[in-house]
Amino acid sequence: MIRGIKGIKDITPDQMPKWSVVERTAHALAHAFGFQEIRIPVFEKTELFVHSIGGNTDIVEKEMYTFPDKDGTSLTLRPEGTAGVVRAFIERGLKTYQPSRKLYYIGPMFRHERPQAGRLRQFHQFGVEFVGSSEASADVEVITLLWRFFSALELPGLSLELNSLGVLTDRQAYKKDLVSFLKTKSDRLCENCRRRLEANPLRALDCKVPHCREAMNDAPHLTDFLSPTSRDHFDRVLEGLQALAVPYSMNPRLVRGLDYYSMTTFEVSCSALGAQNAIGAGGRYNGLFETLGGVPTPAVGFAIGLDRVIIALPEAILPTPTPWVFIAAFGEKGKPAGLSLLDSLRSMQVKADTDYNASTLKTLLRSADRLEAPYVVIIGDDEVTNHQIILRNMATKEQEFHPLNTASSAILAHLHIR
RNA sequence: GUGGGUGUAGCUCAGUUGGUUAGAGCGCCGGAUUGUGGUUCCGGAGGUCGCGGGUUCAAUUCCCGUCACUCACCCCA
Repeated sequence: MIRGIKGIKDITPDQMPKWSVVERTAHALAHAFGFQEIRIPVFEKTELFVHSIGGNTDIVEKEMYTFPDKDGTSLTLRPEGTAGVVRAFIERGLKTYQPSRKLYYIGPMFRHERPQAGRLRQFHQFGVEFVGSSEASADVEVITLLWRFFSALELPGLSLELNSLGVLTDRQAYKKDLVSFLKTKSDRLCENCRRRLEANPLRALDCKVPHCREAMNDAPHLTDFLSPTSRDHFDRVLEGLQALAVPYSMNPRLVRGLDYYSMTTFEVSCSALGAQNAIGAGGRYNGLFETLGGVPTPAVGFAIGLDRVIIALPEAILPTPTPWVFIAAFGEKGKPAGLSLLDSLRSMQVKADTDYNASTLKTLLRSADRLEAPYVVIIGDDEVTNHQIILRNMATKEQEFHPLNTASSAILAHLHIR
């Protein structure tokens, strides 16, 4: 047997109702907020991700699916969506159409990680990018959309955390202070954090090792190092969220794992999930366009892990299935009559189906039962001779007769009454 | 990449303190007369006990390795 690839799952038909609800909600809300859909390729030149995400991040260092093209150029399956959107934006000159542009995407991303509950090698994200505005209102809008999406899906146990990373000079000042603080605690830090001290001291802030967290308790806060303009921007974001009643809490330790973030960052976690409980996150990335060779353009966005949303999605949110009819046609005359009724119902956009492997009334009804058909049309030779069909309600066992020539419209009316 | 748990029928799992034909529930197939499903009753099919090696008179059971699944670390959405 040839198996699928580790960490890559099929979304089977029984799971599709959940995915449909989630994707419909994403499209509807994004449109309501004025975002337009963009579809970008699932693979790009490797350098795009190296330059945007950052060469010393875990994603780039050990998680990318990278392979050579026939001519030797290094290609990579996208590990996230922002890089591709920004690349398309710059390359296609999307900026020339409007002063600001709001885009969203839905699709698979790829990261070679060890699979775990809520973590797959092919996973799906819904993300938005608000490009061309440095106003705090843009941050507020993006965060609000993020929150409204989860609210619409009635996910339990959510919390939204915010932080500001400031601009580069803010972070540099902070880093100095943090490093000297960490050095005083270095004997109490885990090995990992001691290594981070050199490479990426900010990451030590959200270390999960308990004694490390404790040592970090009185660490300096990045928000205390914000320049007046950074501080002012962040305050406006908070005010804006309060005005729209989006509940949040401050987390001075919230750090993003991608290099392109600056200023506002945020993360939504869901207690209904396991260890991988970050369900949506994002932030501002004012420097990324320049990094990728575009004109400096402010932007803010988020990405939501849809596979995690599906795990946390309550059953109650699923719509009740639309009523339909099973056609139980048998006998020399009944079968062709049933097939033509099947076709006319379908051409009226009424869901109708049958079982070609069943040929007696008994087996047909059993199939109907297994398919959970709410209604069955019984049509055998006797019915054809009498120019009628039997419409059976499977739950109540009630049966009524309808003329054969007007059967499809009678059935249509019947289904709609429900 | 590191660690833990698990691998027995299509599914969920029991079991063999090492010993003849390895079990249950659910599902599946057939039957309980003629054109009425789900319930009930009766019968039936289906397993190289993940794979390879070792110990042993004997291994599905013990040991080693390996692979797969899974959870956690790490990281992230």
